[in-house]
Amino acid sequence: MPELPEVETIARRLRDGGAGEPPILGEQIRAADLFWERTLAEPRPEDFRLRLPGQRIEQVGRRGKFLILRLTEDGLLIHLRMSGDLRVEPEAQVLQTHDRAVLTFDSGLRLVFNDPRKFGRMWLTPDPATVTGGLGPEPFDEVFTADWLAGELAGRQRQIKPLLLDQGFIAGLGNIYSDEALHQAGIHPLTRSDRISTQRAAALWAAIRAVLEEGIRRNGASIDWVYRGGDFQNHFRVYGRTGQPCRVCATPVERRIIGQRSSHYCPVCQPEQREARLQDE
DNA sequence: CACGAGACCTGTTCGC
DNA sequence: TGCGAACAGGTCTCGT
Repeated sequence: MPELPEVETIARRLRDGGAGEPPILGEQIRAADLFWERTLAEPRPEDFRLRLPGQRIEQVGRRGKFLILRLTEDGLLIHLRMSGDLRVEPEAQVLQTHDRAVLTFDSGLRLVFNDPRKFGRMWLTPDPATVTGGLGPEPFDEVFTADWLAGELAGRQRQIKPLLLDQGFIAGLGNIYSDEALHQAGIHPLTRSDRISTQRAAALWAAIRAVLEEGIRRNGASIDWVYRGGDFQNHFRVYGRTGQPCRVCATPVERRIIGQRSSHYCPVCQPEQREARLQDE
């Protein structure tokens, strides 16, 4: 489900409260429950239930699409994958159908991890870097520059769309924001990374930051019944707009499967092999 | 190294 | 109305 802007929105809500929910920063855990054991990547379920009580939530952060709760002794990392969601509510509430894990606090509040498709994962570890160590740079980190991006693109021969989805390359982009960024930068999703000019790599760098910033500003995207509160879905340029007019040139948006994922693009604004042709001429 | 297929899961929507 | 196919914001592993 969520990509960087949605996870960032959730992190801020957990930290500061919002959308009708109180913050959980500073809460002390009284009990930890797990209803679907595969939701826990590590450690073993017994250790999860034994180690959490007594720990306090001292920081709420994000790295890529990982939500990171810094606890007294451990870090709790949560990845929502396709259908995960988090709720903060009074412990007296009735649990819902796909609730997979619950942290109950001394205050009487609880944090619930709901995940219909069961793809989501949690890690409880003293060293979160062991989980996030393979991630590429944060899009808003100073090390992520246009020059860095141009150099990395030139150093590989990958289709640009799957490359943007590779979390080891850049952390946080998913199917929505990579389609949106490629459209804004005028790059066809199948373009080989080393055929992208330095100038257009700079445009892609700017587009990545721009679409992520807009996503965060709009509190993420809310599609179907999953995830709530966001507004970015009403401003998609190409994602999910197959057959509808491109907002720039009115050409119908096309869709095709690239790297097992659907890609949405404008065939006019994002011509296939554009950079290759420029180089050949 | 790059890429495709299949797996992991449940729910909704679409076409006949 | 029924029923199977296609599809969904993600990531991992395996084979070529």
